[in-house]
Amino acid sequence: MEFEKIKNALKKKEGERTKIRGWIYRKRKSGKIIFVVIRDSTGIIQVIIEKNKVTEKEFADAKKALIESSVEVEGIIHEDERAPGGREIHATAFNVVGFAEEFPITEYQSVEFLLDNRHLWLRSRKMTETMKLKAYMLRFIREWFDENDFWEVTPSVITMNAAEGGATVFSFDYFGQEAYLSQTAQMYLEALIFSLERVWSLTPSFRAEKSRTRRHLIEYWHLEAEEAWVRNEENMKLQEEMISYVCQNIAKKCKEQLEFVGRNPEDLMVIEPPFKRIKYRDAIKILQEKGFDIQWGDDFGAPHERALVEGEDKPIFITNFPVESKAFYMKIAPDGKTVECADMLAPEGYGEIIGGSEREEDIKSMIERLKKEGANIENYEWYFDLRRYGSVPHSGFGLGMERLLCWIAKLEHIRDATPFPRLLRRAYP
RNA sequence: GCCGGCGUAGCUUAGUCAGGUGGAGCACCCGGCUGUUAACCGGGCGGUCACCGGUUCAAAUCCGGUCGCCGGCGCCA
Repeated sequence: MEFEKIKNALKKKEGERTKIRGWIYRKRKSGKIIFVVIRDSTGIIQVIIEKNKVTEKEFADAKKALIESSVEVEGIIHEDERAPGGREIHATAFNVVGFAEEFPITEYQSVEFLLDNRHLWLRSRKMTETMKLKAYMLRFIREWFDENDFWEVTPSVITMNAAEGGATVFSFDYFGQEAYLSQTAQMYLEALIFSLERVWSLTPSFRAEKSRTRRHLIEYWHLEAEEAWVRNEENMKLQEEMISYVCQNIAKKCKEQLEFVGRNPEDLMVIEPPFKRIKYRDAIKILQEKGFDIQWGDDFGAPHERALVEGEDKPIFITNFPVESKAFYMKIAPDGKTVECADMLAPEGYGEIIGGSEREEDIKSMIERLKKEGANIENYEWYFDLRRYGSVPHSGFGLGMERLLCWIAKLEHIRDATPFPRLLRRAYP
């Protein structure tokens, strides 16, 4: 008989045979009967091992096998209200594949301990379902890009351009030259639109910021897209369509996972275009009316973002930030004071999930702004070339996968959106 | 970078204010139990009280320093 997944075993009828394998999730014993709950990637099921139904060795092994021992079980399905899930297996054979040592994680755990034992905590059901949601998100994003004529490309994460900030990049020795870990693939994607027109990529991005919040990772998975012949407004349209596509598919196809992490699928079903657009200067007014001490030119902090999405059940765009507060590559608007950009803020105070903009085509303007930042212009020559050889209007955006997952899976901390979080004081395991 | 909190058994913690032989629950081991659901009952194992120094007859406890971690803010995506 072939092994089957626990999810399938749970669908079988009274009296049918089954054969499963997995890890011991819970165990209780009582003299001549042992209750073992087995876990695999698809779910959990209770197994009953009675002394007179299996061999003496099998019973003795079942008795001494600790939590997380790996096992193979063959038996008969019985419907029983007392079993979690309503069905259980009465074992006719029980084989321990690998005896587990005493598992360090027990019922009481602290955040610190779980982070130290991340490699083991990943076995928890909450982490398992969260990782599945992330995989589904990626699947639906890929589907959406495929259906919208985008090419997936693979830029480098090693770069000589210190890109944005400057102080917040990780540098390392590249055979005698100083090189950096990428903070964004954007400029490389811009180079690729001149042949492929619409491109997207998924790469790790690194930020050496000493941020210590529930929204920041040192290393995160950065989804970026770049589109030729697209201006800021159409760029926003693409973003809201993609986000809506992902949310609705997750809501329809991942009910089990959503329920497990405490997110009502209805919250995601209502996500559909268009998303509200608010100009930066109007956002400032709204915040002032709400009593914040903020004026033109100030950046939004977490409390401001929360206030702006208050009462919204869909994400919103904040557009046209002041030139000074945004990067050199964003196109300056006709008013000369703002740039053609849009930040997408998730509802419920989850903060910025997408930052996008139309790209500047005027080389002089970019040089001016780069100089103000104190950047080394020579490193950008190749980037300026893109404007010299048949430039076109183009736009793009970047999305933090973990931030999107935080919102979708209603996570309290971004570290749980990735299996091995890199945090300010933690890169182990 | 700033503010706050924490560090006692493998884990979660009481004890610190007010100095005087460090207790408990879980896990694990042994025994009992044929329907458990965080099983239960009896017994057992388990401690450099983060580290260094000081005060004191006596320090987990008081004082000084160091290290580690957590939460928030700022910065940022």
